[in-house]
Amino acid sequence: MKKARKTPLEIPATAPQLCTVDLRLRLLGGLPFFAQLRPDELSAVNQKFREDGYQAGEFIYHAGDPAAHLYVVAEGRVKLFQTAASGRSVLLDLLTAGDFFGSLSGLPPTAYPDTAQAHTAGCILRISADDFRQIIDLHPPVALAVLDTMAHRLHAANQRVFLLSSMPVEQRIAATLLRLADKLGQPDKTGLLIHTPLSREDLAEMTGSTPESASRVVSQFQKAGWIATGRQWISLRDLAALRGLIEVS
Amino acid sequence: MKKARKTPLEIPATAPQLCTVDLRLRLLGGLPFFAQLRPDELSAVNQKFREDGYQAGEFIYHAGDPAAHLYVVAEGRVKLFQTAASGRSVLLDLLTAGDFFGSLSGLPPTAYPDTAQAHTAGCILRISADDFRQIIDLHPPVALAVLDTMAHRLHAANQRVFLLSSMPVEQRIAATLLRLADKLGQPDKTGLLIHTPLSREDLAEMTGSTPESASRVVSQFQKAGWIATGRQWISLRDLAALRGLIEVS
DNA sequence: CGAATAATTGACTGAGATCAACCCCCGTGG
DNA sequence: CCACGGGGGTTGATCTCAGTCAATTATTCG
Repeated sequence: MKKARKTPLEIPATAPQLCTVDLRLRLLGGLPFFAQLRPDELSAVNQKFREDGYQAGEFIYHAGDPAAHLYVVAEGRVKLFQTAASGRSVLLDLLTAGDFFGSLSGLPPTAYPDTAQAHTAGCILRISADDFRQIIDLHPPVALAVLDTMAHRLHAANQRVFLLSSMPVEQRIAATLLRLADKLGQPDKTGLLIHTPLSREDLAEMTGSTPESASRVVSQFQKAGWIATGRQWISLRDLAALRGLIEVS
Repeated sequence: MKKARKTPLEIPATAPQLCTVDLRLRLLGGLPFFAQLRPDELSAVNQKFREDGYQAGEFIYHAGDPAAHLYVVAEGRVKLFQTAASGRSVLLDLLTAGDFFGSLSGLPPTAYPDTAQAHTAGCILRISADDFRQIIDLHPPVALAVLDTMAHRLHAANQRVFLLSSMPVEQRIAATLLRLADKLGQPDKTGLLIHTPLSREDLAEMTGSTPESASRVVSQFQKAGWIATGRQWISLRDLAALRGLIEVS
């Protein structure tokens, strides 16, 4: 049997990661909370940021470290997670370019509640928590925008509590895939393509389950023709079916 | 057998609920995010609020209603919850005097994601989302304080995701009781007293469990002498033991 | 005092975790 | 170029926690 090339990925080649100045300005200007700043203000804000490159798997900070910085993902993927004493860990969020994380609240003696790790190679901008608070102080619209983002995340977290409390694994995974697609998905010939390395274990840690269960559910979805998966991607082929699963409940 | 009076409650009598003007000003001034306002500013803010009395069980808003107001609990308890199509509901938060809820984020065409219900009789202050945004716009420190609160809540929600994902019912209930005590508990001869009507069903909805399981776990804790419960209260007698349960995991 | 509601307790069951074997893919070095 | 080794993925068998169903007892309220 002839083996067809079947990955839908277009640009497997990834250049060595470093933020270009151009990228920085475009990125910061594109953030919802700096969108309203004038160019000169934006440039002043830009001065306050430092940048760092990360290898896949590198830690950005650990739970318990003093919370001194606010970070913005410029390129790559970052995961936030928490680890139980039992060794089991829970993936709290998977961040992509434009997302911020780290210390927002800044009542001084604070520690990061979770651990941040580069999930792929990438580049991250960093600002001190104090500097960021000053920016907010100077620009009320920024505060409002940040508030909106926080409200949105709080809602997402509550949604997850809801899923974990009241739905079986199958539906939690469907919901998680839809959420990921919503965040990271790119339209494709046959569906929404999620281009990120996502192991069964990652999926399990996102849904409060185990790699084995995640594998079973994913296989089942594949057999039904709802999704297709490969080495660094998952494609959702039948959004309606997946949505149906979680609606009916 | 002589029946001793064994409730630790001091003030079982509750007066008919209506906010006194005095209460309003003390309350608003005491809120972390208005603490930094000058008296005249505070009084102006106070003008913007309206007050409503609620009976236990009354709904303040339903999930899906257009999100027009921000609320602050003045007196009594309010619960926020979400209901699944299956009928199962999840208690997202139990609020007490000084807590706010409702619409913060204000990108206009929004709906409340959850339902708010008076859990006890009480009094609630209300301000339009627009007015609140104006206050934030005028007073950056308020924005920072609100941000802190939001960050704190986001962390609490993530903590709950963590519990639901990685701990058995027994430990989730222990953790929930500790969290409640932290928020609502008053020191007592023999421990921390949580004075609130908390049915087994409420507890189940807070922990992603069932009334039966909640009952079993509570009995077990009682037999161990770690807690004591009664009509409108739960008292935590052995915080160390409860904490131990969740630490070791 | 009796009806209604909440809590408790027990027996049964099932979703999913765990344990374990196996396979498939991919990179590496002979 | 192929054999090897290893990590992730898959699949199956078993077991357990806790959800469900049901009966009983305790409480509250009219």
